[in-house]
Amino acid sequence: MRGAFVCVQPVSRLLGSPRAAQVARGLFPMNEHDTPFAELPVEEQLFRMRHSAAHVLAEAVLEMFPEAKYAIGPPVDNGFYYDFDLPRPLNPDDLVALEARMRVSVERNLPIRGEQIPKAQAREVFKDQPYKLELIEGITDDTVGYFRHGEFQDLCRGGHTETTGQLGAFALDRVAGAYWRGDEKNAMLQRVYGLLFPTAEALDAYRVTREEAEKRDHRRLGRELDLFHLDPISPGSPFFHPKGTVLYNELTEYMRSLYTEYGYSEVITPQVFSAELFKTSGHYQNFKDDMYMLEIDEQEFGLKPMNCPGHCALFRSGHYSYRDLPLRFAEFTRLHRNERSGVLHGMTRVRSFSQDDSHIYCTPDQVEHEIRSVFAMAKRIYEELGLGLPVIRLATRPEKYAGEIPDWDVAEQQLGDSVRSVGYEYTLAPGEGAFYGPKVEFHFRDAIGRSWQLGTLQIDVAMPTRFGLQYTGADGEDHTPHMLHRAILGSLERFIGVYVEHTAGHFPLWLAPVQAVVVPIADRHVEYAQQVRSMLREKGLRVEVDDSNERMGAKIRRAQLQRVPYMLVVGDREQEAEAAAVRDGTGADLGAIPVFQIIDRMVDERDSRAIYAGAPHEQA
RNA sequence: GCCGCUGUAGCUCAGUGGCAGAGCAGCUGUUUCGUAAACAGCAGGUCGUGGGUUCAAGUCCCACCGGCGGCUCCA
Repeated sequence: MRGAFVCVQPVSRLLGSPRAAQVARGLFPMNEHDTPFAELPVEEQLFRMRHSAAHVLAEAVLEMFPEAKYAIGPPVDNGFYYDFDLPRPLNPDDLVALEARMRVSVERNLPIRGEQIPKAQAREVFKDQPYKLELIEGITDDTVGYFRHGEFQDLCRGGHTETTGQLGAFALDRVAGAYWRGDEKNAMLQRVYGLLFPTAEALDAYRVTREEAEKRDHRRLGRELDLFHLDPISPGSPFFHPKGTVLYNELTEYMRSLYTEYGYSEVITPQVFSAELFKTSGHYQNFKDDMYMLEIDEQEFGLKPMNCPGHCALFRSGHYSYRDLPLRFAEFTRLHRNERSGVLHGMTRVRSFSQDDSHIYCTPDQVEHEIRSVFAMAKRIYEELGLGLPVIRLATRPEKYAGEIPDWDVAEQQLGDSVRSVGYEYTLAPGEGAFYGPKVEFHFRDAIGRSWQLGTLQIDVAMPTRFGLQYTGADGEDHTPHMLHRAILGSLERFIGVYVEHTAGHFPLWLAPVQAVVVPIADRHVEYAQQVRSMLREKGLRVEVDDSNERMGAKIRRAQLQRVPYMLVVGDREQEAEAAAVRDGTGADLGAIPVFQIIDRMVDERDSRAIYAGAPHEQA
């Protein structure tokens, strides 16, 4: 009955919420004020407050700019937004004025009323509003939802408070650009974002949380912890400092150790390939503009933007039988993509990166087992790194695809079944698959809640055929192998970025760039401190001595701020007892411990890859 | 790539057309200290880059480059 799905929400913002299910099922009664607002579930109340606030914002904007064209304005997970086509850009002062105008509407406590009206009537009401007219034409029903309060009227499917006085605590946050209907071929509108929470306290709490999250921003911590930096001399290409390189190498070694266990074979393929390779794979046709292309001896070459074509070329160079399969090629070499300037973001979206990448070639009846093995490996790795559960998406066949539809259908089914079989849930991302096959995506959030894809598992329904890959089956005939793509950390760069924010820089001991700092109390203890350092270094522990001309308190503070897991304080008493006074990264004083026991403890903690357990002990 | 904002010392920032500043970090010296910041001094700048307006530009205008927040994209 309700076709007027006008206040469209981006799917990503709705994932998992009960409201999402309601919206999907179209369960909105038009007579939505049957149940008193105060008796609605809290989540429904908040949704309605945010939705109504969007209307009140649009009312204020139309008052400030009578010629404004308004588009859509849904609630989102921290408030609401509304998109406008305006005669000039909005500035921060405008937001102040708009917010004040919104509060007038709240003060007036106007009733918000909705009804279904015939399309013809709606066309008349919104005759000067091209975006609304376009929306009306997209609605298949004979009637559309129409809401109003005071002088303001909007095309809307509903979900509102009873009056404008029920909005809770809100504040206009920022203005940003957004394409009409999310299509970059369309006009760029101005999107005004607002924050909205049930109470002023909740709004303040949200702001405090956001400020705290900024302290964990990997771009900030990367500098403060001396891990990496980005330089305009090569935009989007990180410089890994010595400490960041330790992280990078430890993560790589961790994956290598698992490769031995899970039967992967590491390979190294070229950085530069003839364009012919990418034409065969299909990447040239799909991504040429985002590749670094070179002309050498009048021939076209390109820096590899991914490893799959190279691995297919490697497979093709060999003569494999079914007895050799599954063949799991793994590679860590660097990849380059000329990403559009606007998408670069710290370490999480870069132009130069490395993946824990692998391509698995197998027989048809091995596919299921290989998929499960990848899931098991991913689950284990995320657990061992203390990341918790990923949000999983299943991305299906896009408009531009290679291969045959029946193969796509089978592959999508296989991936979906396998996610469920390991007890994970997923959300569907229709049309978001790779051009060569459907993909499962493993997403994790950064400090301010942005979701990033780390791992992925993809079934390739195109490349083995395009490359003419063959193996000899038990029947003596040639067969085309099945092919999986997978990465678990994803790009090392993005992983490190997200992981820095997840841990706030408190890495597990095995990843900590400096695992202990020895703090001599006075100059006369420096020599002993160096002995302690030597003893730990003999066991491969990364240890420094802070022999700077500072008081002990300052050295402790510096080590704490650098997130060093252990501080080993040595003075007369410790030197006498061949011990050190141990303080851990949480700030806890573990007392004097003999050096050999400290070594045992640290080696155990390192080799077991224990995750950092302590609550971060932060100071401003 | 698009919309908006932004760029002053290593970092955080002040400087609203008239002599480029502060704190922290750094360096030097003094201090030799018991669990989150000792004290003093010194040094540090083509105000992102290039044009323009002006007697005079860090400040106003234009372009480009980088960054930030979104949008789009993400093999």
